[in-house]
Amino acid sequence: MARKHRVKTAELFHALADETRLEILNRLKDGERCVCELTDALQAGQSRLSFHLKVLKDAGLIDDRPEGRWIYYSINREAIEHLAERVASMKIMGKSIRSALRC
Amino acid sequence: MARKHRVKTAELFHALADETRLEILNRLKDGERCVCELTDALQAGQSRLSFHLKVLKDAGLIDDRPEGRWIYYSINREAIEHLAERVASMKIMGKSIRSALRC
DNA sequence: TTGTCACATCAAGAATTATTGATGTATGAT
DNA sequence: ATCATACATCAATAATTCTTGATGTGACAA
Repeated sequence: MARKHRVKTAELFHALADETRLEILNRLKDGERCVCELTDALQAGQSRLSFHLKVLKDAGLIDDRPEGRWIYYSINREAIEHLAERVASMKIMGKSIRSALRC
Repeated sequence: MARKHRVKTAELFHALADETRLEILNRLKDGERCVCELTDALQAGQSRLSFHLKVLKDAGLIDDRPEGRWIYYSINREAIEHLAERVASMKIMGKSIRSALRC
């Protein structure tokens, strides 16, 4: 269980551990975008973008919305918020030790 | 400059994108530890631990303090806090667009 | 000095991840 | 029906990352 949590956390960070994907997220901060807009903006091939979008989507960091021929991607704010909390919690000392140190 | 920032951010996330390293950080939450304590706790070979500790240290997420034959590693709380803020900022919409949408 | 402990570093191979170009699928226009 | 567009997926290769065992280094003890 702690194990599963770690696997999921590692997957999330891995999705963020890539320049292309960070740039995608940066573009999506301004609102949803379709793949073709991102290929233009990032000067990247279509299959490459598709690959990275899939990594981000599998990690739950972005959502997609099909509309006609296009698929619009957008940031999943909840996932980001949740992750920020998870990061912040990494610096908090465990309760058991905290009370032990009080002696 | 935006480029350099992305590279550094990707490095940080990459350091966190590994189960072993997440477990190391989890152990360090309770206070500083030497490598031998971590090898015991994580059931991992010494060179493997050394490798992962270096990744974390190069990313600035942990600090080390030599003492005699031992080297004690500890979490760099500032780095974690800073990262949490950076993550949280990933969901914030750009000012220019925000005002445009107001029309 | 010699030996041992705690750790870093290196080199080789294994495993994973990313890129590219080709192909597949659904949508919509003619 | 035919064609073009927007995208996903696949297969092959390239690049990166991880693991392992061996070797190197400094601290301390005998």
